[in-house]
Amino acid sequence: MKRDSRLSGVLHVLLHMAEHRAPMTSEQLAKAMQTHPVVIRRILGGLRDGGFVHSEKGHGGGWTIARDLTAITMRDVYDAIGRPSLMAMGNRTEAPGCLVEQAVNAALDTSFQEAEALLLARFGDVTLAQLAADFHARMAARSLSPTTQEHIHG
Amino acid sequence: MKRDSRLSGVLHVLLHMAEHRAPMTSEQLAKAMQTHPVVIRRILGGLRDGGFVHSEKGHGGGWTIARDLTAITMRDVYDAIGRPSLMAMGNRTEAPGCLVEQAVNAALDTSFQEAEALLLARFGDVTLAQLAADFHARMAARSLSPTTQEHIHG
DNA sequence: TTTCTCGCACTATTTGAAGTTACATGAAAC
DNA sequence: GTTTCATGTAACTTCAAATAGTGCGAGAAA
Repeated sequence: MKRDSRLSGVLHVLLHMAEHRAPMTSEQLAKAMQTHPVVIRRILGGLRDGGFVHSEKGHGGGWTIARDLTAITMRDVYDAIGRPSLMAMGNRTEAPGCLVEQAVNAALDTSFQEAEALLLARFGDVTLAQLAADFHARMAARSLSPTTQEHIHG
Repeated sequence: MKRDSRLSGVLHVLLHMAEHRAPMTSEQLAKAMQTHPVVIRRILGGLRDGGFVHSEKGHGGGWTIARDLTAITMRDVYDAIGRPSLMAMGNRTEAPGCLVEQAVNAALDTSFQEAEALLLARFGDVTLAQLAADFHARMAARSLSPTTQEHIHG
């Protein structure tokens, strides 16, 4: 089963934006993410509606982060992209008449719900500021002159 | 993201087999699962290799459960079908050069690993015998004459 | 008024699971 | 032994969902 990488992608984009002071265009972000500008606009669209980022048209326009990084958790981002399902598995039939299947579904659902709850709680614990700090730590570890290092792909 | 229903499907098949004393053919099971016999053979193939079910060719052949239901957990079944990924989300790039992405991956991985561990532990707690008991309880709840009830689909 | 940028509807492509066919293998019935 | 029933497995074919891409409209700055 193929895994959804949207959450990973959005977080990545947000941190790149955070490193930039000026607005970044969809095209710049697309280059960093090795994808298409429209894809960037799509995933950032949800975040704009949630008030986490701001977009501006025309010359000098682009995307900026609208809140302090300490005020955005991974959970917020997850919610903003539409709460895609976290579990890769589901039930064969959602409302089965077969009692055997009902028993199976009940057992699986219990486990999945527990795991989802744990995951969401963990997401709520991590802010973008923490991720940015981790990034800076990695930067410092890689080189003693981080300002001359390239953190954009390629 | 579409969810994998193989685990749900296999458990369903196994419980139907358990209700039957005699071997069940792929065709019978396929009818109960509303699918194709070859699909049944495919999903049961892994369980056969794991020693959980036995298959016999020719007249009177078919599939039987090879162990006591108390000795098979959902975790065993999960392992037998090849441990498909449990989480619907993954990282955009597995071994990124981008330090931003490394920081994101690290944070997500931690959460996902915790959730997976919890899920697997829960799977290990549930035996097929428990699922069968739950099924019988549902059967009793639906009707006072369970032996005349049809538990097969349709 | 030209250029740059996002917004959005629409189309195209890719991908992976599920379904299907075909045929070989083995076991019991007759 | 030959027929029938059943699994084993390797293709091949759909089919649906996710993603990528195109085209054009709208708004803002140069």
